[in-house]
Amino acid sequence: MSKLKTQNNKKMANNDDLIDLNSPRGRLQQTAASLFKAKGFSGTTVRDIAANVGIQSGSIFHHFKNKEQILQSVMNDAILRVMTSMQQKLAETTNTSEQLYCLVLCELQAIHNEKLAGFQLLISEWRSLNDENQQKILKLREQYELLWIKVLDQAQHENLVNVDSFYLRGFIRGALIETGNWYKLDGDVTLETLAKKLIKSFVAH
Amino acid sequence: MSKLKTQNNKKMANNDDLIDLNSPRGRLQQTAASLFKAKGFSGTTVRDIAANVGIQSGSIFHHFKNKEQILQSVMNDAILRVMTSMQQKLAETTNTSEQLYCLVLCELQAIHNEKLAGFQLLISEWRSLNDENQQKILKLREQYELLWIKVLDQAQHENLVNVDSFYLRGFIRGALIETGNWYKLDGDVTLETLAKKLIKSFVAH
Amino acid sequence: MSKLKTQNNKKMANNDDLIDLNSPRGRLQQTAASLFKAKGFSGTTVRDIAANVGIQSGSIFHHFKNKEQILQSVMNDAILRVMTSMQQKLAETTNTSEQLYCLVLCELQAIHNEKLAGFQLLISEWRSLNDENQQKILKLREQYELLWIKVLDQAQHENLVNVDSFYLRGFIRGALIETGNWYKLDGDVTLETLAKKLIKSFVAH
Amino acid sequence: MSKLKTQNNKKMANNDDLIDLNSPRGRLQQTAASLFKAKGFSGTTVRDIAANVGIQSGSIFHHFKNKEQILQSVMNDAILRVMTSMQQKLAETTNTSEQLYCLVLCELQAIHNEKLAGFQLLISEWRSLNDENQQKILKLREQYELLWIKVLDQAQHENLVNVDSFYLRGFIRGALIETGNWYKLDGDVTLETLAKKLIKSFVAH
DNA sequence: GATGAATGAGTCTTCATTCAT
DNA sequence: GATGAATGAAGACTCATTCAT
Repeated sequence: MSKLKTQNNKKMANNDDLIDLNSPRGRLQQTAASLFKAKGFSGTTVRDIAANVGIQSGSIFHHFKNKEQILQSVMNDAILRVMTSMQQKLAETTNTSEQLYCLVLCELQAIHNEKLAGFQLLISEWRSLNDENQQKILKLREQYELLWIKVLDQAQHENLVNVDSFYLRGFIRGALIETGNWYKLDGDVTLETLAKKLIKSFVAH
Repeated sequence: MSKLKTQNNKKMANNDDLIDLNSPRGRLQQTAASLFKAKGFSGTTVRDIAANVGIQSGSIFHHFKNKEQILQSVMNDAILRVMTSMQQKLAETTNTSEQLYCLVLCELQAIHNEKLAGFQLLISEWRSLNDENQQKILKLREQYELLWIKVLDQAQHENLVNVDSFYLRGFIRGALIETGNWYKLDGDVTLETLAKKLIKSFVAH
Repeated sequence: MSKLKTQNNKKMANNDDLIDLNSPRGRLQQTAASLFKAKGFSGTTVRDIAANVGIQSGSIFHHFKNKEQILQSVMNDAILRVMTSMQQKLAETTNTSEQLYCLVLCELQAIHNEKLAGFQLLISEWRSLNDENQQKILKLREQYELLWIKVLDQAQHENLVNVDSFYLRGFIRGALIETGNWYKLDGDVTLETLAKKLIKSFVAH
Repeated sequence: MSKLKTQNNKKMANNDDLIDLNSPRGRLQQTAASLFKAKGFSGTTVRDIAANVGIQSGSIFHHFKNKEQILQSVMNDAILRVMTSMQQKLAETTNTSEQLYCLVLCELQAIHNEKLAGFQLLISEWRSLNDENQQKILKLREQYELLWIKVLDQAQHENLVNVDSFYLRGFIRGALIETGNWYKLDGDVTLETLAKKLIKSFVAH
């Protein structure tokens, strides 16, 4: 009631908030994310995106001021969604092992969820953002990484893991992100199984 | 002994063999690798490369038939060099733990060696190759991965690790590759230390 | 009658149909045809064409997917226009001599009509088309040649000419096309006179 | 005996004289002519020519000062050779009909003789010469055309033909040149037969 | 005479972006 | 909001030509 969001009715929604995926802007963003993931940012043309959405390329610029802003928005959205769902899940248990499993599984789901194509882009297309946009996203990433560090610090304290959180998180991040390049969600091995394998490798022996 | 023709007079050296890094072609390749790593394949222009080597952009095509072939050559070279040094090191011990450490360290060195910029590209710019070139490189990558799998299988057999080699290698690969994005070779933590941390995280608990 | 959609909203008009010469695409085509005729296909740059039309070179590719397609379109258009007018004229008489004169005159007009620069290109720039485009144009050319063969066959039957239609047509085609290189529409000798001279040379002695 | 050719021992043979086809320069010229005929002047690269001769592209410029001079030389050579053989043949008879047949056959042979690929280029690649070179070749062409005009004038005088020599020659030139695009030296119809068909079409009824 | 690496101007083409309708 | 024609800068690549060896 007190905090009036005066900035809300802009022509072009700022991308600090989640976008309705069913809005035109949302569909555009979603489509762009998939294409960026499949063909890379610079391998995807504005026309590609427009064609996949079913509009003209010129119309895109009513929704985003330029191509890079689409990427920024995609990343922003992805990280916010993952953080939100992660925090919800984390709140469901106080057991550190379970929390760790939860983090791993959430990140894996983010990486392999077609609807959330943006998450992998955070790393693979990081360089496609200019400095300013990198800074914007960086702040969110830091918040996100804090979730991990907290749990890992606690795990270390409980002797579940035996390596500095900073480095361990680095290793785990890499291990998870890279699954996007080789793990295929097809047969026996579900994401849950994959998460457990990862945990088994890194933690708690 | 007298008239040894060591230098085949091919028009354009094929890139199945290692290139002399001090030859014009070698310097070109080296420079391109660094730029690809820093700015991405499609973010690097042929003029960029030429300017950094100190030649005209047109001259590049005297050495490589097109831009993509430079990338392919870079990757080819990187993987051959790493495999060679890895095999040498592996041969120095029969102790599985030591062999594992050796693999990790070698790969880390490959990733962080400025002179070997191509190794990371194997993953980050995989998509920039066309199908044909992907197949060519894939064969080498499979040989390379075999080195890992053999050692990991043995480690599993000795109960040093407790996860399928295929998955474990996937995790380790990701963990190592990603260090390229966050680890900086500056102070206390040397590559050797980093390797040990990784081993400590994943193995032998 | 009310909402007649005469203008299909295709992305890029296919060039199987005649183009409105006053449309942007039409002017582009016309200009290109003149330049191709004057300087050859490969001697004409895309920038030449653009400059002569008064647009930027990049804009050309809004209308044609590449340079060769302009040539193909030019040829397509030229042959369709000539066939149309030829068929109309042919229908006006049943006298074989007159029909022959009509064919000769029509082709001469096509060759020397500035507005129809494409006709000569059918022969002089045939080689500039790739196989696929050659086949497309070839079908039209065969229809066109059929018009000639029919009349020549009849002329032979009436003893107006005394050489196989196939060969005779070959000779006449060459004789007419080559006038483009030496005949100048200036003074006494009109196209009609020229046509009569040709007829007089080849026919009806 | 009086007119000493002081200009003969230049480094780079001038191309007003016939070249020995077995000299390096001669083979180069011959090869270039074939390629120009097959792929057009601008469609043929200097490297193409060099590769076909079995030398490096740079070496070409020891024989010709630039690409265009090769074409000029090819044309020069072709027309000189044709004129020479034509004059020899013409001298063998005083019968006008026979002389006409001789001209037609000689030109046909020139057009279809693989070894004399340059003759067709006189027309198809005329435009590829700059003004200066066009003038040089033009003088030879005029001499060559004079051979025709003389015979045609005589034929007209004898009532063998009934159209101005200038126009008739234009028609015949076109008819003959164009055979290069459709006549194939394969089956029943020899060049002699073809020549007779042409004569039958145009002359002497 | 020959080589072949290097040049550098020039080619076609792409593509994010703009803007009048 | 949407369109789609137009822009114009930039991209990869080509090629005749030069020149030191």
